[in-house]
Amino acid sequence: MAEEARYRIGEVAAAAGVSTRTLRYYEELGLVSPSGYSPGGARRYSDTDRARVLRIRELQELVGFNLDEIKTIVAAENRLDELRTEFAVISNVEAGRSPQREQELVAEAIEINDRLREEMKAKLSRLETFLADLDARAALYRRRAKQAKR
Amino acid sequence: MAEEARYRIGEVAAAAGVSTRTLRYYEELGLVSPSGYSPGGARRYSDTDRARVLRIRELQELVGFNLDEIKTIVAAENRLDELRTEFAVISNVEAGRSPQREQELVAEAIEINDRLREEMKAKLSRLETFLADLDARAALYRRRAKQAKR
DNA sequence: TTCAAAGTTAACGTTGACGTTAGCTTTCTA
DNA sequence: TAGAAAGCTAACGTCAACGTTAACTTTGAA
Repeated sequence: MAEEARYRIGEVAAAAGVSTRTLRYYEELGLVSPSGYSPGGARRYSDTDRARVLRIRELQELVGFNLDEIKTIVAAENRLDELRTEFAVISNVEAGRSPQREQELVAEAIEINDRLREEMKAKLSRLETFLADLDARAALYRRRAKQAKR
Repeated sequence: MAEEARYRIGEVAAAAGVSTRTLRYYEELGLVSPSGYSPGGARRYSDTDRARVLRIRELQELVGFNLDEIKTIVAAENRLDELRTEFAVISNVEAGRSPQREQELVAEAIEINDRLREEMKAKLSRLETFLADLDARAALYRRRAKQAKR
């Protein structure tokens, strides 16, 4: 049961806060492609596609990765998603065909995920320190403001 | 008592993990300038200069600001530092000359600092959510790995 | 004192991440 | 069923943040 691809490129772009050009650029780089097309050849995105775009933006904006690093991450996730879809289509027993491939992909996903988590933890603690410094600075400034007022 | 400017550009660059070109570029943009020069005209950075470079890198790499945004922040901080230095040089009473200027600068610093703190808090909580998602994903993958092994 | 290493200015080059424009086609809504 | 709005491809443009090169000078250890 293929998920229906109903969003137009402009809708997904608006939802993600980017331009349509950006989505075509992501596609060019192999980051996300629409899972369908209209009869006339216009891109149609599914909910999964849309979610992937949002994830890319999160990795880019919040985490600060470049599109190349992001590609590594989402590529692994996408391969895993595809495998899951396959499993859903052909029967579970029939799917037993490639248990090794699944193990490989899951192992890969775990590795990438773990690396990412470590980086995020590190970044988080650095950010906490940074915020604490800001708070200290804030207190300092306010003392100085009081001092200056007299 | 002016702080001595002893670091060569290469040393500061190494400490900050950037190239010397980058430091000259920052200078070109008005972000940080060495507070001294050798007799022959070579840049000499003080500890304060060095700290400013490190702060710029932190704002850039950790927080994700661009050099223009960073300039706004460090410019305000630097103005305040200069004022403090002035106060240290001319006597505290004599310094009473411009209490209004100090109040303005401190108010400005407080405003910028507060904005920055709010942004950081928001970013921090988004990052926490992101990390929680990663953790959930990790658990999921590990369950799936176990499943696949049987 | 020498001389390799480091620094200087000035200018042009590069790269990632899109923006913009042109010319044409599809979609949708009134 | 018009026609404005949205999409399509292809190609060139832009901008920040440096990298690189050239031609020359200063520094500092041997």
